[in-house]
Amino acid sequence: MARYQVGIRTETKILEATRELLAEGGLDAVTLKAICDRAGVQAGSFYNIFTSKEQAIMQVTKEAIQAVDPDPEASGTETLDDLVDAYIRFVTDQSNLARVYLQIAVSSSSDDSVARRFLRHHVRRVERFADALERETDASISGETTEKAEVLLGALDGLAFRWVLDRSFDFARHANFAVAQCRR
Amino acid sequence: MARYQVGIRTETKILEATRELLAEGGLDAVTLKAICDRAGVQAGSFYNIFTSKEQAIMQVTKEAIQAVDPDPEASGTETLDDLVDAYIRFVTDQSNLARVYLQIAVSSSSDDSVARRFLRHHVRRVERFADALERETDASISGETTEKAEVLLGALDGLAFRWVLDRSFDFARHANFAVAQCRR
DNA sequence: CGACTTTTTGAGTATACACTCCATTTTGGA
DNA sequence: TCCAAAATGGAGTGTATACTCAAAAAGTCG
Repeated sequence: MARYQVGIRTETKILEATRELLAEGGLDAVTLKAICDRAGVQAGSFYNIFTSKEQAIMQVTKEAIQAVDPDPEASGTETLDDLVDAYIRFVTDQSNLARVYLQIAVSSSSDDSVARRFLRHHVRRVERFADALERETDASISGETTEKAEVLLGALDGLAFRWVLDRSFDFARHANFAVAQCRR
Repeated sequence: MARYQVGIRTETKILEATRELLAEGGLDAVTLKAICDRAGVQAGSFYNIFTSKEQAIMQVTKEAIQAVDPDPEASGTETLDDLVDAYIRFVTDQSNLARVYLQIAVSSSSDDSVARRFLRHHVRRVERFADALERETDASISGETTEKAEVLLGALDGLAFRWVLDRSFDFARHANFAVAQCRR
């Protein structure tokens, strides 16, 4: 049978609560009790919808990953600046989600499937960056372009990492500097 | 009064066990039981020496941080390649400790003192890299050099991050590529 | 040896956690 | 209006965790 409206609303409330908790306190803050309290729901209701806590977290995490690469439609036409700006905006505007993004990626030792998801996402990202680079320089596809893209993305991630430690760090300026250096 | 030898040996065994567990399975693998089992010691002995589990972990973590920047004596004379090679060796040879290094840095939201320690460490590292860069180019100290060093270190951290996700990633090659690009 | 101190033991405590169960209530289509 | 399916409440389960404590053992030194 089709799901009832009230169940769908509950699912939404739970996902919202999970998203907020992740953003506020990272993975450790996301306990079942915390989720249920914030969503105004009991454990039984949670497990009527999700099979595990992990499932809810994964669902929210997927959003975070997708948020890093917005507008997948534009893939193939966007400039390098578009891509970098999108990442800068993700880090500065959705700062806590950005921390979750890094946190989950690093602590993925416990769950290989998460690591694999991140890796796939990263590879796609490198491709988009490499494409944009080639379009810019009118050069032919070469191994060096991919390498350049890999290093640029590494720098962006590393600088985001730096920014998590110290929010007064000027992420945007350094990110743009990295791009300029990449172009040389 | 002076400590008995046996107590000092126990402390060493506990720290060794903690170090091994951190390296093998990351933060999650370091439970009190795991530490005590491996060290061949009971919980009471642990708490006779350390006031908390965190204290033992912190002590080991300090070592990991220091291992990233070897030979602090040479500070002021080493080349950029020396510094980068040291980091490459740290990541590839002490791979699991490298993961802990990243893991702790990102999850330091729960403990500000850890974040501050990492930040201080990072700032010192940037200075050493910037110094080496200046010595290389015979240029005067400028803001751009610091910025370059910050981006290069970001790239190295980001590539290490990448390597944690996929150990078949050629970290050394990309790290050297990043340095080459930095020199241009 | 004998007095004193340090260390060790290991059962025990308190707590937090993810998850289950099922009687009860609510929903929405026929 | 009826009723089967869906959703809910909330007490309960099992397990893992960090940490404690008092008594016993072992080390140190005159």
